[in-house]
Amino acid sequence: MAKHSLRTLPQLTLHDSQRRATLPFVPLDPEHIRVYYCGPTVYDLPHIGNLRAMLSADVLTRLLRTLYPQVTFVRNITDVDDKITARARENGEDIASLTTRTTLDFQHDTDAMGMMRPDIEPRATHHIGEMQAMIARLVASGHAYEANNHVLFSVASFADYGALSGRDPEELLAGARVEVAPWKRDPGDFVLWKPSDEQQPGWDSPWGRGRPGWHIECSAMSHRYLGDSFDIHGGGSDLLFPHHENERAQSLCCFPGSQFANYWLHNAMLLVNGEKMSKSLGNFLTMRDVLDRSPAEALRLFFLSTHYRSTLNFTWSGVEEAKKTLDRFQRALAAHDDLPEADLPDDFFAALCEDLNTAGALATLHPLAAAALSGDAEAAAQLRAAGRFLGLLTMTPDEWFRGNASNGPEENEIEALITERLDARKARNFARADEIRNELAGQGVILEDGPQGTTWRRG
RNA sequence: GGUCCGGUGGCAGAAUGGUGAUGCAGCGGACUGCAAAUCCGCGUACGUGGGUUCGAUUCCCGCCCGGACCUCCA
Repeated sequence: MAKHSLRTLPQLTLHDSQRRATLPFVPLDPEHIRVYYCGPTVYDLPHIGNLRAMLSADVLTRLLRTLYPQVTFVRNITDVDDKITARARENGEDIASLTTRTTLDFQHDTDAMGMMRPDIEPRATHHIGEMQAMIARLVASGHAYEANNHVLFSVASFADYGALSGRDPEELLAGARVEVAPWKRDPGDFVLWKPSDEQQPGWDSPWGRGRPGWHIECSAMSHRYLGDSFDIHGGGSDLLFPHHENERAQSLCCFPGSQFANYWLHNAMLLVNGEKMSKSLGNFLTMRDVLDRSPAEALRLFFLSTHYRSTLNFTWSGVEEAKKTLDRFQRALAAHDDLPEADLPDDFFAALCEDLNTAGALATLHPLAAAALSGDAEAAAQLRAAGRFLGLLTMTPDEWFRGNASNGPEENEIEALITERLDARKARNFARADEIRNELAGQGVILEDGPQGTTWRRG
């Protein structure tokens, strides 16, 4: 990956949800940056809402890797969850086969989107021992208690509870939508361990056969791979409360004196056609639904054209616009042969360093494209370097414009028709020439007559 | 009901206490047999009412609108 030259390295700023401010990023250890993101619960195909958090993490870690010598990026896979149990039952398959399949689906789709894999991708079910050890510590230190075969975290035992999400524990009761289990000491207490019946996945434990609560896995896995305190913890804004608040409470109580995550990053949610994505509204889109209709890079560019902390409204016209932008960028690259490697442009890199302002960074590419089209090879090289940094423009122009021939005419067919059309044009038989062009257009092939002859591309 | 986030031109979307990026679409022109692509030019915005200020889109308050979250299940 292209490195930015060190001469004008800008200060990276990040918006920290806990401090509610965009702040200079100060690493705990500049020699080794440690990042944790909450990954998917594997029970279905990943959808385009999932994609957003993955993409934020991808941009962040790419940027960190250019700024610091070592980055460890951990993103978990949640493979024990009651949604998984329920889905496996519906499907009539066993849990392991469901989670194995959907984990592979997730990896396949994120690979297709050009995401860099995390350095470590731990699974919850492989870390039950670490979770139990943490729970035991919390019980021993009085931060957790057993009740009705559950182990619950005692919110009252942690004075700072609510600081991350900005909630007052006293007010958590008001308006609560759910009935409070009678065995809780405090209505805000949450489950660390819960009993499993015969049908449910379970592990032996000091508290009986059971399974972990939702939040403990991330505390256990981040601790195992990143230690007591690490730099950045990220995820969707829907996880801020209760998930991240609870993770933080558990971890800080389990490891007194630690900081847990130093910066909390949360990406905003995704809408589809202006509405929340849901199966009942019929606007639920998996990554595959989109990738069937659009190049992965177009989806990627579309997502990157909105800041990660702003709500993103998915529309097909937005993806098509992104595709057109990439067409133009590729034309700009196609105007040059043998492009050299280039540094990332300063203004592009500076925008990314301002809390991952991908939209601002992308805006700097348009003047480069214009310059490249008018003959500036250095601009073309910079355009390509910047695009590739964001996982774009990874194909050659030829692959971009002429690849993906799954259901179009063959190349030799096209070439033959172009030759025939050339003869027709020479004979000034424009009716036949236009007929050929229209026929190909109907099959998704666009002809362009230029000074150097006729070229073609797939639309 | 509570907490938090946001409301920028037809659309998408940045920055910014003082000539308001960028892209798409649109319009006019060049080029072309006609297109496409490319190039040149043009237009339109800061939800609303107050306040602070010499000056606010940018800061503060109210209101309206949209969104997220408000926890063992979902």
